[in-house]
Amino acid sequence: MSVELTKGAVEVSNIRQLSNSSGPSRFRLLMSDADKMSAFSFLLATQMNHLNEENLLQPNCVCVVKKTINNTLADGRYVFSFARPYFTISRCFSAALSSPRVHEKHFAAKSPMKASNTSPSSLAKVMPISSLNPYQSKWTIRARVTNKSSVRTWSNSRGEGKLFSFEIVDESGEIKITAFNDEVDKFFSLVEQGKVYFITKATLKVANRQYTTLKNDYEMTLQAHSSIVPCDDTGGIPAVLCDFVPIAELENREKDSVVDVIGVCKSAEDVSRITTKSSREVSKRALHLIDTTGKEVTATLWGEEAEKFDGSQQPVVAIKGARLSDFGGRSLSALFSSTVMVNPDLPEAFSLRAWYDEGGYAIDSQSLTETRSVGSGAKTNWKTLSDVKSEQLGQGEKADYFTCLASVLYIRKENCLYQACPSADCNKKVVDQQNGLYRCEKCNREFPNFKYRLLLSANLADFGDNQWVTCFQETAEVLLGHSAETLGQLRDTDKTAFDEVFQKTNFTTHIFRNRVKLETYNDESRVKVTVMEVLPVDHREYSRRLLSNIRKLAS
DNA sequence: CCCCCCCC
Repeated sequence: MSVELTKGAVEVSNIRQLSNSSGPSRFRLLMSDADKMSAFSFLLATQMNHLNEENLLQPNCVCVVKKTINNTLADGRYVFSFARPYFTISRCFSAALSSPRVHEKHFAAKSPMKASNTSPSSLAKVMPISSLNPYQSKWTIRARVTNKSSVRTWSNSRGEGKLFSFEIVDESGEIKITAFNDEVDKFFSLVEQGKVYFITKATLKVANRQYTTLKNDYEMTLQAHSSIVPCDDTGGIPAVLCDFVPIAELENREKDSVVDVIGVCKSAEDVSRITTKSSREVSKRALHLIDTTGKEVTATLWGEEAEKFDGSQQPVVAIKGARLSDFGGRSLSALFSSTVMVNPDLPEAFSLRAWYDEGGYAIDSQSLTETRSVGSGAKTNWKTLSDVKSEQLGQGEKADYFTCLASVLYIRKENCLYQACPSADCNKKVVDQQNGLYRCEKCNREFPNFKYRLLLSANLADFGDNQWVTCFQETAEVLLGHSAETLGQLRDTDKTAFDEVFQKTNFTTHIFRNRVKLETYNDESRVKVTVMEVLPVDHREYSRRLLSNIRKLAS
């Protein structure tokens, strides 16, 4: 009987200390494999005690136990994982081997070389995840943890408790595993992102398709008797694949898609507490991630992850499974199923670090997440011109405000300029006294001069409708690209040049921020639109908004 | 046995 132990773990179901003298500690352990289908005992000695060669099970069977021998589980058993050389297996009490075949099977899985040399009939196989179903309970799988959640509590009418979940993959597929209450205590620290484990005796149930994103009809729940045993990582199990999407590329991804991203955390906002719609309080922290595409995106972490995050050293942050939202154009939000990795041991992280430190930090980056709002802090009320009519904007008691992207169809240049009172805060039209003096009725004064002011009536159009609007001085100057004074001079001295200003303005496109209100004049009520601000079109932002609208329409 | 994925 040859048993080759490399790395792995066994569950210790019985322990007896054989010697308690001042010499090396020796223990007799009754161990069972993951299936508990066999049991065998070993003599253990601390590594400090160099063992006689003839007592060794075999020369290279160095098992490494991570936890100390005093690490007792709630149910009195011990779980050892072989990771560091605290203990060495020294001898096998072969009499205790009840089932050599199963015994061999267990370790064959850890040793591919050996497994391939063993006839299939003598090998009880580790099963592929894809073959699991609720009607077959005798199985062992070997899989890698891809996503591990933090511990979460719940409280509802059916009770309360805590849970954590993780996802695993093997070469055949993936499945979600959930641990509740006692199993959280038992397994939470054992299960590590990216590591490979033997798992057995968990309960399978039909997955609720509503909540699962994994390609598996079933999911697992850990039970008191379930076993998760770390094992070596010698091939066969796919690595945790992060399919990192360059930040610039997020712009083209579908809203609500789940993506892996990696970037340097250029800055992190302070953690803050928010109250959700369901009156729950939760911590959040926004990170500003940048990558070599020169684009930034805001990623929000939640809960404990938000509280513990330290962005002071501008770490590389990778998020596996973040949700892409269209807030502010494009932004990311960590999910409960996301794995947030700070300075992960990944080639992408190293190259990003180098890129950033060698100049990336200084580049003039653009964020996909536009949080600065247009206007006085209020969210921009984008409307098409037909929306303005169909939604009867401005028909209520108060004025409505809307912003539109529109082109100038026509400007009435007749009467677009008037002679106004020259005093600083009075823009009243003055009366030309025809004697070199101009009278302001409001100021009740005559002035030797006046100032030109603009009052434009313009017809704006977008793809679906048009609208007459009024631009006063400031907005008219922006629209025409000349000061009222210049235009006044031109009109009086160079009619052709004056006309040209209007020609050039026709069919130009701008963003117009408008006020719309029902105004009554001589018993006639009509909706009047006044332009508050004329802004250049940010085509990037505009395209993003169009895409977002399309997505909204599609969903 | 959860199933929340949040806020601007």
